[in-house]
Amino acid sequence: MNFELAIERLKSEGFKRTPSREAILRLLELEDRYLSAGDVKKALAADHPTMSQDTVYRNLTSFSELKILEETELGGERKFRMHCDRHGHHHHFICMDCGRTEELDVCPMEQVSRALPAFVIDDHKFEVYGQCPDCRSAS
Amino acid sequence: MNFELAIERLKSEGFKRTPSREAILRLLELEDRYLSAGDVKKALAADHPTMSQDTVYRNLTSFSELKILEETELGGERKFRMHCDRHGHHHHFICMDCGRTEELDVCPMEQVSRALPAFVIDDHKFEVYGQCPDCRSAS
DNA sequence: TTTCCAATTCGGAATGACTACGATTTACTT
DNA sequence: AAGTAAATCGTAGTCATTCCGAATTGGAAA
Ligand SMILES: [Mn+2]
Ligand SMILES: [Mn+2]
Ligand SMILES: [Zn+2]
Ligand SMILES: [Zn+2]
Repeated sequence: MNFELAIERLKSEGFKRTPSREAILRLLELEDRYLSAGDVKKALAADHPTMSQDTVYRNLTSFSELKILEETELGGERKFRMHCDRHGHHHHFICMDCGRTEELDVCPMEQVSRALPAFVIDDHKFEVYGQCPDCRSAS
Repeated sequence: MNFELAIERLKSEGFKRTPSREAILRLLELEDRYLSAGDVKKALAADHPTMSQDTVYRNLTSFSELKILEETELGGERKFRMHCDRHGHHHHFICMDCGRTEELDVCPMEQVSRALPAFVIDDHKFEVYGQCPDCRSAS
């Protein structure tokens, strides 16, 4: 998802356009990987030194609820990235060195649903962790 | 894994047999589901009112490193359960109401490895969340 | 353009999970 | 029974996240 589309979704949902929100969304569009709230705050410190952590957390949470961002939990921290719009449902390989992701189209949920007919299935998480080719050759 | 086997593994790794460790392992054997450190501390408060949280966390971490326990991160909390010994590698359905788990033999990692030949794959997480049949009929 | 107000932000305090640490106790060896 | 390293205790510290009241502001309405 790009910045303009995210701003449109905000407006259509009745959210105001603010400098904080613009800065957070531009950063996430640029970085294209999972960032923590702390990462975001640090990256914006130069241009927005007074942006409070409350603002960062509140907006990241709102964006996640609006499906503007994807969210995961990694190493005891919430992490956010721009929601990928290239395909439909998919999962990620995540590089533990640089945070870059690679999209995975494989998802085993059809088999799981068949194996658990009496269960209500609400959600699932499938993530693969390791080292991307760039970080591999650099190390 | 049962209590006796866990105690054996502790002894063979040079860990001492203490009342704290016995109590934690007995509880986890009995509960047979994911518990947080706080859950463990509360459940043992009656019989072991002075057990410190340091003791709970340190032992849960040790047990996890020794593969006596399985560990996951759920809702911002580390959770632990007795390591299942019925099969080899597998994943879990987790009931978000009662915490009970159902083992899943499906794992898509062979496909992922084939799809990402240039990546180093160190780990992966696959979990399915929902409501088990008991909680479904109770709600 | 000016007014207005709910939404947003700010700054800082509170929370909760987790870790660190020195002092004390204890399990196991000899 | 003595000795010692391991384990525990109690408490304080850390860090991510949430909460809250006061001040600001985006955008609609006048
Ligand atoms: Mn993606
Ligand atoms: Mn299992
Ligand atoms: Zn999936
Ligand atoms: Zn697997």
